[in-house]
Amino acid sequence: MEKWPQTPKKEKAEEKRLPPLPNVDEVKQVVTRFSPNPDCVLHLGSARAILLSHEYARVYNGKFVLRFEDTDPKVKRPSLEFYDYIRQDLAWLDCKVDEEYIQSDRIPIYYEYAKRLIGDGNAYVCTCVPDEFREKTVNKEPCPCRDLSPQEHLERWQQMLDGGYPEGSAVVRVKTDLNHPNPAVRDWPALRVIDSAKYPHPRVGSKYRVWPLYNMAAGVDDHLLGITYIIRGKEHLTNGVRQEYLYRHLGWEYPQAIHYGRLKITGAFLSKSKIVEGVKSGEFAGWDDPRLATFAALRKRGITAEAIKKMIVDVGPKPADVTLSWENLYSYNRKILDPQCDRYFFVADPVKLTVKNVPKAFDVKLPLHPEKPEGGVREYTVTPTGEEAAVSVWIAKTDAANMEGGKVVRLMELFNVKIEAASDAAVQAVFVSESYEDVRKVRAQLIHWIPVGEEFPCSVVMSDASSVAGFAEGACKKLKPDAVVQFERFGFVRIDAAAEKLEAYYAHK
RNA sequence: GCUCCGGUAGUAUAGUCCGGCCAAGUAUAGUGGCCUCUCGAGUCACGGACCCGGGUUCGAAUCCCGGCCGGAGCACCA
Repeated sequence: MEKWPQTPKKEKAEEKRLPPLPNVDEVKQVVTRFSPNPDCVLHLGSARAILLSHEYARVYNGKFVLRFEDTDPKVKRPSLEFYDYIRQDLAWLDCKVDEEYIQSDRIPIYYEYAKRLIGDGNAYVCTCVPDEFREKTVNKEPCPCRDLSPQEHLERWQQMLDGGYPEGSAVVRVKTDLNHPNPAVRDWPALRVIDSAKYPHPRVGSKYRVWPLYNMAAGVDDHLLGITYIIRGKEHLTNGVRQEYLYRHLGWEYPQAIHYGRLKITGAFLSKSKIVEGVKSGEFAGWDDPRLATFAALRKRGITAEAIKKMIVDVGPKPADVTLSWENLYSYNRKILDPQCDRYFFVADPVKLTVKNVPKAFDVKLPLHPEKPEGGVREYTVTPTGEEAAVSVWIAKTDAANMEGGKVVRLMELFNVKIEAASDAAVQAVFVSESYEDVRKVRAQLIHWIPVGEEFPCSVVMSDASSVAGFAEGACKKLKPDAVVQFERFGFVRIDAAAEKLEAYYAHK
């Protein structure tokens, strides 16, 4: 150990890393898991769970497990479509799944442990009505079922499995300390009866009447699957306490748990029920409606998985709640997009600008990327026609609105013009000069343009789901879906479709 | 009500465990300059924070006590 390390000054641009996992030397291998209920698509609210779990597994050369927690066919009923959506989202996030499990395939395993717990007197079948049970435990008193013999409870258990108890009339409880200061942990419910004919499970149908609750299923699985680090939201804090009783009964050692705070993003609602409701009612166009913070929507808008990951790693696993702003995400994304995206002109709400007295034809070469001159160009020729030697180009309505007689503006990379007359419908101008230097010192406005005849219809869906119609330049005809480009002076967009016309989704400035 | 967890600039984060290098670093957002044939990027500068009150100490963002504020759990949900 160096007593006086020559601590160098902190490097400024140092990449932020995750804090080290506690007690890593005590485990053979780091195994983490992400365990969603497939009752909705994934959204930014799950990003911490996914990316932290996956990232820690990678950093320590461990394993990352995906486990579908689909043990509630009634209240939070899973739906078949979401299993695959979730797999796709993880793949998109570049989170490779080393092992996958589905709890609805593992019901007999939970039964086995339930039986063992009951037989050992560590769990019991409670037939009390919930209110009466609650009344007892709040006062630290056992319910009438608790002290019956294990033998009797085994018989009740068999009856539960055989259909002898209708839904709601019996529940298996794991024994805890009735004096535990937190009433919420006292003799928690582990398995319950669900009318499987009425509420068939989307995967296994009506095969099971008895379903494990979260703490039973997750608790058993975390041990059986060798999970060494549970990384989950702090709303699970008391579940950890509850599960420790289960582990003690079974002679297991509870994994290490890291509880992070809730992640929100300003203005976005990250409530699964609202998302599902809104999509089903048609309020949202789909799971990828740009107003949603689902991964599907972010992907559609050209937000990169890399940006999301970087942001989550920067935020880290601390237990404080965080409310991120979209600007923050955009900034991460912009850093990734800016160096790699080609530039094109997109004219929103086009207005025709006619320039007179153009002395000659101009061949223009517009670089695809300002910092990469070798990266290629878009080429256009503008040729004056008619007695007035006129050239017509499309410009954005917002630019046209800024024009007034006498004002000099530069059509980027083309030439300078002086405005003669401007209205919402058309702008008249006259050629002034070609050189950029001429107008640079007077700081003339630089505007983008598309030659009339070179336009390609394009609509951009904005982040509030509104749509902006306009023209993209002709070179955009060769763009393929999924390309992310920057429409200069407009923002980054992801091309969603490119056939008769271009359809794009707006990412951010 | 009971139990638990948090609180550093607009937002997020570093530092808190092991008090001094923190008159608090970084990112983003804001403002201004430079640069640039994008209102983009880059670059330089500026403004901006330790929830409050006591205590311990030569010294507290960091330790102790009290308070305030925020969040979560208290489901036969996950």
